[in-house]
Amino acid sequence: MIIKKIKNFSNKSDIENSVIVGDCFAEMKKIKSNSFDMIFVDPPYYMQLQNELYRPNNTKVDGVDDKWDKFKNFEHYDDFTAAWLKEVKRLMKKNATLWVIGSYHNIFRVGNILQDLGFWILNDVHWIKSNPMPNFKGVRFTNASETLIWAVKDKNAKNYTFNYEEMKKNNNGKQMRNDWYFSICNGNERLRDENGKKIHSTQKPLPLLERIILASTKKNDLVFDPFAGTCTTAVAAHKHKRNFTMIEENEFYVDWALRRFNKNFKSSNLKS
Amino acid sequence: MIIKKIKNFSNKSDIENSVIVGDCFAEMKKIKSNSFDMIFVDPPYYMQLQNELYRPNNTKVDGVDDKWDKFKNFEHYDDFTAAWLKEVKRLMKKNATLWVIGSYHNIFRVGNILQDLGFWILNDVHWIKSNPMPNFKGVRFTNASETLIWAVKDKNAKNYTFNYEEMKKNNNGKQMRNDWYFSICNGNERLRDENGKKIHSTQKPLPLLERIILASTKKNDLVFDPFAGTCTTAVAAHKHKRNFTMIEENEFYVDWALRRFNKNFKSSNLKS
DNA sequence: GTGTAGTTTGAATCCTACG
DNA sequence: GCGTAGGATTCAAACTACA
Repeated sequence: MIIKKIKNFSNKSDIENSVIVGDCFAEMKKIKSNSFDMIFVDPPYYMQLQNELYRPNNTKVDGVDDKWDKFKNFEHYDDFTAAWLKEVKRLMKKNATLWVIGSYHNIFRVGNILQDLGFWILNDVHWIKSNPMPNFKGVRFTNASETLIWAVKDKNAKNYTFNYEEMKKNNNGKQMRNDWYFSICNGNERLRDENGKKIHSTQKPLPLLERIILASTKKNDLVFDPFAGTCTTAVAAHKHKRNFTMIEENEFYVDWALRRFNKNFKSSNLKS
Repeated sequence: MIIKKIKNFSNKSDIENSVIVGDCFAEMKKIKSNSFDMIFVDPPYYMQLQNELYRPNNTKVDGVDDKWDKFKNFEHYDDFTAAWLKEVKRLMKKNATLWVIGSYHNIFRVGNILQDLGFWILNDVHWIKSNPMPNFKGVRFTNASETLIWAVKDKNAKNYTFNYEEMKKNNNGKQMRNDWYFSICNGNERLRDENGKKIHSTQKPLPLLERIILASTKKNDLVFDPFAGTCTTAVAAHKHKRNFTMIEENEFYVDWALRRFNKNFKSSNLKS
C-alpha cells in the first residue's frame, strides 16, 4: 500500500490512495467522470458568528473563524455549493452515493441545491453528540447535533451499496436508524501541535466516518473527499481496506494527515 | 373560556381561541399584522411516494396520499412555501418565534426559503421517534426522525420567549438539548372514526406540541397555526393556558378537533 | 500503578436594560 | 436607532496533578 501526496496533479496521475494538494475545483476538473464509488463532503458551514463568546468562567470560546468559512452572503455560499455539487455529481459512478455533513447554518442550502440538481435523498442522518458545547447564555436549546444527507445521483439510481446486514449487526441485531450517537473528536484522536493548538478547527470523529464507509462502500471501492482537511475520510477508508482520493488545498493540513497515517498505520509504505 | 368555530371569518371577528374554517392564504390575509406571539406550522411535506409499499407480511402500508400533499414539482412547492412563510412573518409580533416541522423531503426547501426571507434560525430540533416504521426493504437506514426549525423574524429580534429554566427542570436539571424523544401519535390520543380509520394521516403527538408551547410561549400568549388539522396545537395551548387561533380548510378535521376539545376539556364552554 | 479531584475545551449564528 | 454598564450563564469527556 502506497499513499501519495500529489503536489502538481496531472490528469494522468494515478489517484488511488492519493492526497492531491490544490484548489478543489481546479483539481476536480482534471479527474475523469464516473470515477468514484462514494463521495463524502464536509464543506465549510458558513457559521456567521456574530460576537465573541465567553463561558461563565470568563474563558473565551475558540470559535471557527477560519478564512475558509467566510462568505459574503448566502448567494455566494449557494454558488460555491452548487459548483462543487455539480462537479461531484460528474465524478460519481452511476450508482455511487454522496454524503454531505452540515449544521443548521448551511444544511438547508446544501439540501435544497442538491435536490435542484436532481440528487435523490435516501436519508437524513443525525449525528447526536454525547458531549456538545452547552448553550452558555441559556437562550437556545443546546445545539447537540449535526446533520448528514445521504443521496444518490438521481431517482433512478438503483443497486447503490448499502450494507444492511453489517449495519444491523453493529446495532444489536436491529436495523440501523438515522440517529447516530458519537462523541465529538477529542483526546488522543484530535490532532494538535506541540502547544496543544488544534491543527484543524473542525476535525470529525473517526467512528463517524467509519460507519459511513462501512454502510455505503465495499472493499476496494474508491472513496473521494474534495475538502479532505486532515483526511479522517482517508483514515477510515484505509482502515477498512477501501481506496481513497482526497483533495485538500491547505498543505499544512495534508502534512499532518500524512503524519497521522504514519502513526496510525505503521505498516503503510508512505511516499510523500 | 369559549372556543369558537368560525365559518365565515371577517377581519372584525374576535380570533382568540378560534378555529377558522377556510383557505389559509385567504384567511391569513384578513388578520392584522403583528398579531401572534408564536406560530407553529406543520405544512404538507410533499412526500413524493413512488410506489405502494407492502410489509413483509404483505399488508399494505397506509402512506400519506392526501390531495393536500400533492404538488406538481419543487418549484410549485417552493412557491407555496414562500407564500405562507411571507404571510406568517407579517403576522408575527416583533419578537415572536416560528416553529416549522418537516422531514427530509421538504425541510431543506423550507429552511432555505425562510433564510432567504430573513428569518434567523435559533435551533434545528430533531424529533427522534421511539417507534418509527422500520425500513421494510432494508435499503436505507430506518427513518426515525422529523426535523423542526425554530426561528425569529430576523437576526435582530431579541427578547424572544425561551423558558430556559422550565425546560431545564423538565430535563433532570440539565439544559434541554435539540434532540427530543417522543413516540409517534398512537393509541388513545390518535383520532379514529368508528371503523378505526385515522381521521388525519399525520396527527402529531401532543407531548411534542406541549414542549414547543412550554418552551417558547408565556401564559395568555396568542399562538397561531395556519394548517391546524385536528388542532393538536390548540389542545396543547389550551392545556397550558395559552390562547390560540387556528386555520384549517377541511371542515371534517375541524369538527373532529371540536369533539376532541369536548372530550379533553369537559369544563370548556364550546360554541360551534 | 491507582484513585480522586481539578482543569480544559468543543463547527456557537449565545444578554438585557437603560439612557 | 445606538452605546454602555450591569449581571447572569455550562455539560461531558478527556486530560493533568497529586496523593
